[in-house]
Amino acid sequence: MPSKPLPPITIDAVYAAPGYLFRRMQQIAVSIFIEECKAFDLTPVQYAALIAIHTHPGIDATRLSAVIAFDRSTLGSVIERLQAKDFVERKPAPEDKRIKLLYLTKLGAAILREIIPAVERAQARMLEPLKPTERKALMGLMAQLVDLNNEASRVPLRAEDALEHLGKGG
Amino acid sequence: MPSKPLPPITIDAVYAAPGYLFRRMQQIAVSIFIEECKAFDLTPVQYAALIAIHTHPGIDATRLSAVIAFDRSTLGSVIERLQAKDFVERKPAPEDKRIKLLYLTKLGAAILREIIPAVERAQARMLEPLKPTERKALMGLMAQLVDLNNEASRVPLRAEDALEHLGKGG
DNA sequence: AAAAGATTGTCAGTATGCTGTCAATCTAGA
DNA sequence: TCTAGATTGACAGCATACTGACAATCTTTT
Repeated sequence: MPSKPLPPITIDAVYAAPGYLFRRMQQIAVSIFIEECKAFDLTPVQYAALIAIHTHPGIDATRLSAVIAFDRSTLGSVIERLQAKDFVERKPAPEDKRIKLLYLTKLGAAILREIIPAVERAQARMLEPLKPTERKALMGLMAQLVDLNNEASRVPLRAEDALEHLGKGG
Repeated sequence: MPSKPLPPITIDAVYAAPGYLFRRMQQIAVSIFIEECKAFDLTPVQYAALIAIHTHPGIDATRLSAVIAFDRSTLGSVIERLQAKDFVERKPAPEDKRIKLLYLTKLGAAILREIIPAVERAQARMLEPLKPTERKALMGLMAQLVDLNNEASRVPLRAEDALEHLGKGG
């Protein structure tokens, strides 16, 4: 009985692999986002942070990192940059000296309103090459896969759990 | 005639957005890859580089960056790390003093053979939560989307063009 | 052959993204 | 209460990713 042949070691196998396609698509998505939003000088991550702070004013950095599935260590520098641009401010929490609460500044809220159309354009452009039916199918499968794989990457808290203490979460 | 209402500014809109799902899935994919391949201490990008050099021995860094859709600037340090691990060696090109040709070392080729099963496991795990039909559908749509969006992110050369001078490309 | 232009690898600079560690602080248990 | 454990934000260190610049070198044009 012959042993099962090894798959050929070839770059073409990489091109069809899920990991390659996810990496490449992420690359493309960021590139399109930056292009559409270049007038605002905001990265995708900074945008996500602004939205999350807008949705949950007074959130702290640890919970924010859970809400946008973003590494806690890196988030510090992201917030610093948003602070430097005067989009975000941090206030000490009265009942816990370790925590700094995050709020949008007036400028941050204004930028958020203005950037939304550009972000919508970027999101649309990412899927533009597909037919409408295919777009829906892809987004459905991606949402499902991300949700079911949520535990696979180290995110300290599930978003819902992270928000329990903030009163209502959504 | 009332104007079309703005979409609500809310983190939930982000969760359903293509850009967020692509970023999150890439995060998950890398995490799974690292976990399955931790015995080999190879990152996804380093793995892709090894495969590409194996497929195209004597490739130079610029063409390699096109083949794996990888930024040319970053590639230098990736190769350095592969060289430090003695997986790759660089030889000067006799006919062009600017170019350094890339080859796998014996060790690099051996590692590549050994790591393949772990990589296969990783790739399988990424899609595991989906049903077989859904996996095929998702990979089909992703391959299509990445292909049609190829120009959207700055890759200096298309892979096929990059390989013309190397004789046969695949 | 000389000038103009393109290519190659490298570097500086910025921004994620991750692991691991740490001091300050808060909380729960003995 | 006192202390063991957990949490928070900060940091160090590594590895992508990208822009833009540069000297060395090669190619094309004149």
